[in-house]
Amino acid sequence: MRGLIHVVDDDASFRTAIERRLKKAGYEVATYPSAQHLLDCLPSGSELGCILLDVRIPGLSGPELQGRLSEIGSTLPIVFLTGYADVPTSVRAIKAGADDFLTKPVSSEELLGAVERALAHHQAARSQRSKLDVVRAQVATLTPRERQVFDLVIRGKTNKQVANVLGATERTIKAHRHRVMEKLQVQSLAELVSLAERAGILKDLSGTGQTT
Amino acid sequence: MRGLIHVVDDDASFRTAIERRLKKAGYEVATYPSAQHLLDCLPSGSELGCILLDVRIPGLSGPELQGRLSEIGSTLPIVFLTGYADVPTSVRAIKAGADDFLTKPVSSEELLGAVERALAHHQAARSQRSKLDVVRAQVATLTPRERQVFDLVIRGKTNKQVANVLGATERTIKAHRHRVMEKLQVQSLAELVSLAERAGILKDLSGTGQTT
DNA sequence: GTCTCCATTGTCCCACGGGACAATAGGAAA
DNA sequence: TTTCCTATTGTCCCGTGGGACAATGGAGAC
Repeated sequence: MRGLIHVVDDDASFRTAIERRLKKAGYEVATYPSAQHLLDCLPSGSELGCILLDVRIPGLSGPELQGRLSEIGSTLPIVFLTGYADVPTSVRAIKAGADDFLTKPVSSEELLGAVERALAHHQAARSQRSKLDVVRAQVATLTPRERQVFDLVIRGKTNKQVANVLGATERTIKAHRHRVMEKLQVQSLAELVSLAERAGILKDLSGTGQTT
Repeated sequence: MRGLIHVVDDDASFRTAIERRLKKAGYEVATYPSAQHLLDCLPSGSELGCILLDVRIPGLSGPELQGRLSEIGSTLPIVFLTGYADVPTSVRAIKAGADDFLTKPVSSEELLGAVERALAHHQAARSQRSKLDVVRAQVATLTPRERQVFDLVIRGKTNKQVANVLGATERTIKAHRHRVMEKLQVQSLAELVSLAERAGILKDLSGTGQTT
């Protein structure tokens, strides 16, 4: 799998060595002498890749960078690679979502295996997210009124019930509902509900029963 | 949070010491000198609890027990507690789903904090699972034919379409559909689809469009 | 001041979902 | 053998969803 590997390490000779090994394996590589350099240069974020991160680096530490990236919504998987490893640090890193935690010196087998797994994870997460984004974008095109109708319809309300709740005529709801189906490109109520369920709308339904 | 803590350690004096500390904190405790003893005695599995597990123990090792438990579908969270800790082992354990990885000697604060978190996780997972189980059980009461109808209906097929696919009259499908709604205790198609989506049915829909 | 978008409502008509009431037939269990 | 469950199909009728065709009024954009 091709991909851009971001290497963060303060040891210039180590960076060069790792870069050489990765490039030899067919990866693109970007190196950074500190966490701040990566934060400053971090380009797209949407491109397939992963971060190879040392723990002890001047300025922001590895785990601190991990937290920062998580805050700003980065989805680049992180593989720690450090010589100063202790159990609590590694456990915290993994629990915080790091993809792997390797120790120097690292065999090429270990390194490339971890990178490959991280890229695979990133790939899977990206495709998952892009599907969601498409749906969310469509939902975002709904007008406020349409969105209200949408919310009630996917909970099993009939046009009549929606009309009562929103204080409008059944005919009006029918019109909104029609536009909703159109904008979200679905042909049936079942599809509409599926879509809503997958987009994370419809978190919890308790009293959905219709009082027919 | 109350709960039953399963302590697995080959060191009898350590077991007793941990047991005392846990009981003092209000937990029920069961101790086992080996992984096999826990596997033999493991009672319900549905009761709220967690496992405190040493890594190096005679017979099955801690990680091996973790794998075994995972295979047999145990959902008890595992907190490792060991004196012989190394980074790779701890990383593997956490990635394999362990809740935490502590090192001896352990402070009461660390120990109780980890146990409490593990119990909270177990609690959350249990309630999540029990909801799913209810739904799955209901779906399991469907007859094969009803299940076929169910599968098609939640994908947005009309009675007519279902009838064509299954080679039956529209009226027949209507009857099956009625019983499906009855058995799954839903009043609307929307609820039926929601239920299916949450039960993990409806994994992937590609061509759901109706060819009306 | 038009133009566009949003919200609103109407009528006519048809297809689809669903309840009521009823019945036949085969297979499995008691 | 009798009984229960499952699968099957029918008719009648109504409520609801949805397409076609049409129109009004307000708000913000150009």
